[in-house]
Amino acid sequence: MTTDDFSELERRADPQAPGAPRRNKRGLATQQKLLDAAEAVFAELGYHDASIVKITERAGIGMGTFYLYFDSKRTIFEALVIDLNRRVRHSMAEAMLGAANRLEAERAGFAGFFRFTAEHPALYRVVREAELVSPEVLRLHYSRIVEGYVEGLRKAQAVGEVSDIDAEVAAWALMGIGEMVGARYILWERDGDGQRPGEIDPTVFADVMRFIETALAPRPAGHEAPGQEAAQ
Amino acid sequence: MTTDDFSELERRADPQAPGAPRRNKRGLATQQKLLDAAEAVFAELGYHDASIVKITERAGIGMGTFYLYFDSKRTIFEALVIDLNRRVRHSMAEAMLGAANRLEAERAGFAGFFRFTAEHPALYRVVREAELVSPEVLRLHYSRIVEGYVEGLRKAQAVGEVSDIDAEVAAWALMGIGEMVGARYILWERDGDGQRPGEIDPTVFADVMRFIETALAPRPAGHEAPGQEAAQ
Amino acid sequence: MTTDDFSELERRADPQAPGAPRRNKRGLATQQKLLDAAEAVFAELGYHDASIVKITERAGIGMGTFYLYFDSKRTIFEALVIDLNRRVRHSMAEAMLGAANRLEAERAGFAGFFRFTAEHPALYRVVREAELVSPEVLRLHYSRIVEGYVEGLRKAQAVGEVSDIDAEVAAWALMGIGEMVGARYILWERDGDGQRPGEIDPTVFADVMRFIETALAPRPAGHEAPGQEAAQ
Amino acid sequence: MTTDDFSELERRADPQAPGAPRRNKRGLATQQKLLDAAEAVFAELGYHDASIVKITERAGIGMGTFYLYFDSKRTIFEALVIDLNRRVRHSMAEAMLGAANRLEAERAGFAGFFRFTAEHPALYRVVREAELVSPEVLRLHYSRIVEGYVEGLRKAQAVGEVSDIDAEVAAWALMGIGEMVGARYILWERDGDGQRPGEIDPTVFADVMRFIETALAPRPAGHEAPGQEAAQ
DNA sequence: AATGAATGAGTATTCATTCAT
DNA sequence: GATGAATGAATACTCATTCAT
Repeated sequence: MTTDDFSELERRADPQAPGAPRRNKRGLATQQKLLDAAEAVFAELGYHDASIVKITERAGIGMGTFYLYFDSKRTIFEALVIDLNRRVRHSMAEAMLGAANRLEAERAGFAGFFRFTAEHPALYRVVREAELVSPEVLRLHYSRIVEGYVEGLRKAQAVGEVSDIDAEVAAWALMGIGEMVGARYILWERDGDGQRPGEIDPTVFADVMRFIETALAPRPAGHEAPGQEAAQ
Repeated sequence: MTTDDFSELERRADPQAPGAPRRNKRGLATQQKLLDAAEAVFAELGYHDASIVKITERAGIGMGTFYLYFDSKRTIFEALVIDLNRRVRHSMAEAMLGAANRLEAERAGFAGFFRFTAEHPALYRVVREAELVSPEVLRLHYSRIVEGYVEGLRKAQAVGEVSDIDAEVAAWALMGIGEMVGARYILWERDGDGQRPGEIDPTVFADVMRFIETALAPRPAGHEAPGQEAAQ
Repeated sequence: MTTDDFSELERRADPQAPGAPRRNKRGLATQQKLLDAAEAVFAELGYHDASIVKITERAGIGMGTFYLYFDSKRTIFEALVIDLNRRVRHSMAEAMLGAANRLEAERAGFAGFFRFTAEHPALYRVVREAELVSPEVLRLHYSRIVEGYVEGLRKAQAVGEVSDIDAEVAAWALMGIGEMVGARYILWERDGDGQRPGEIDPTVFADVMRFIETALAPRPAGHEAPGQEAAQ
Repeated sequence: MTTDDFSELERRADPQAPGAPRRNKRGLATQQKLLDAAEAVFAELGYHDASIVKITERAGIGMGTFYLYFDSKRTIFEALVIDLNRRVRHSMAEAMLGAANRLEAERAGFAGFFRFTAEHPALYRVVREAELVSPEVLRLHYSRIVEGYVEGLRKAQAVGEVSDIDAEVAAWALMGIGEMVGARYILWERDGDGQRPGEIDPTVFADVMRFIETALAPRPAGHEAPGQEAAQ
């Protein structure tokens, strides 16, 4: 399973974890300002070129104050990844509410993911660099999303809406598609002019979904998926 | 198309480009030693923690010598990405030689990609960080591989071995699957003990190929791919 | 005129310029320690062999602190030239206070200049090298002093104490004499034994002043300066 | 006196000194190419930014060849100063040939000096930096020229063409005037547009000569130089 | 709680000089 | 004699982190 042990990581990054200093309203606001600033600065400059001063300046607070809220540059980076991860999953889950079936849910989930990608380019950039800065938090990020996919796929398989493919492998494949397509067709699309990336092209979205849905579609009776016999 | 203009980038990184100093046998050996050392050091430490001294020490040459062969740290990084890209594509192409049909070719190509991933973990790590260090070379890397996929898909479509899905979008999806699955099931698998990652688990490989082949399979007559009508 | 535009240069080098960080008492002391150390180190080693570490060590502060006060090695060099220039002009002006006439003022001014040269050998050495490091600040230095001479000469001409020679050309000539004589008879005199250079030899001083005063003396009626007719 | 001991210095810098490797015609040509290149490069970049490679490239010879002709960067610098010094003195001496009297000779000498300054900006720049690079060669340069002045002044004094001022002090004053005026009115004049500096403005030249000639003029009988009595 | 002055470890890059060819 | 590849010492500058206020 992908549960691994991320608890220590999450505790360190969670400002409200037991043991963490209790903040009042103002303190919480400062913390949020720091996370927001970090999102912007890390996205723009990357982990190494981002500096604590730049983050605190952007947050409009004093440099020393930073260390009242985060232990280190790496800590706020991890907290940011975890925060973005929470939000992207929320965005996907929300989009999927009320989907009538797996097919609709799939579409809605990907749409939610792409929308978040467009609105928060930091997610992609920060996750990219996470491999080097904090491999653990990177794995946490992907694992959390994959867990959601797996759960959805398993439920759909139970009611025959998805083929009997290994749910976990399929989930990682979906994760890969989502990230690569998001990068290629949303983030890089307008990169040249420095504009904020916009929505994904609807035709591309349709093609991607067709690819995915075909891959997952339950095999019509009497039709074997290609390569089935050889592989297993 | 994905042709973009990478020529300037390639010229700068190509030690044999016209205009670059002509090397004799020994010079070429030194250059290769540097690239090999860079592969190891960048993979182990990442771009920022890698230092020129560490690279030259590993290459067994003097520090100043580095600058006789590469203009800067960034230049050797780009050269390394381009070199790895060339080799991974070679590895894939070689594996595909003699494939009887698209299906076999697909399998062989992915197998080649996964084998290279296992043998050269640097590829993944270096490409990850490239997003921040040199976005251009990152795009070059992905684009080059995608071009290969697109060409293969188009040929297969022409003979009815692959559905009429948009070849380019499908190619980016394949790229995403390959990278994510390679990371998850090859590189992270043995990460804890620092061992050199091994082969991909055959079962996982079979599942991945099934996923891909189903997605690309030509639709049996009379069967519409799901979601087709709505999307287009 | 020699007014040129040195304002930008002076603003950059002026630690109290508007826009520069406001320093408290301690900060100002640190800044002064840096300038003093720079004076000593630049004078001893020259611009290129002086290093930031040597300067900060001499100032008794941490290396990084340097960059809180000056943007770069070149900046502190320029600030030092401007500071020394201010002080040498102050030294000259002070000496000239209470001079009864141009003749006395001239003597006093040169005496002030020579005294400063003896007490601050850095002035000469730093100015010498400035030609290569920052030509602008070199011109500023000379121009500022020359401006003072010009003003004095013009006033003296108005009351008939100085001949009608072009004040500006005469001023540059005086500048040249002062610098060369100061170097030759003060700085080089004891150079061998590394001792701090002392006062100028009174006889030499008398000869120099006689040279200058003769050159500037108003022509007695009926006597043409030699070469007058031919040249103009 | 100003004889000091420059013999060792001259021997080291003199490529034809006994003990130096005997050169054939080709070797001498290479040596001259190096000196010419050094003049250009040092003048343009200053001692520190000039590099051996730049000099040898400009001379059109291989880098290693440099060390067959000069022991070090400093050595060629000193040789260059000595060479320029020889040439500027030659230029002055030549100009003075056939001067009818001290006055004419003085004019001619300064004209020769200014002409050389305009044609060889390297002289000024190289001499400026020499203070830091090789104080000995700097003193040699000035001393040699001053010796010439002293000799001339003494001869003129003997025939009553120059006042009884101390010849040596006067000579250093003249040296200072020549250098400062040359810098100000020749080299800096066109500095902005990077053009090769031209001739000195004839009016300025006339003013300078009037200043000098007045300073040196024999006192008309019955007229004491101002400040004479007080000073001595 | 908030601040920001002070610190010094860490690193890319240059270049005079050597020496094998 | 001529060459130029190889070397490594030397240095300006950045920035995460501490701590006195």
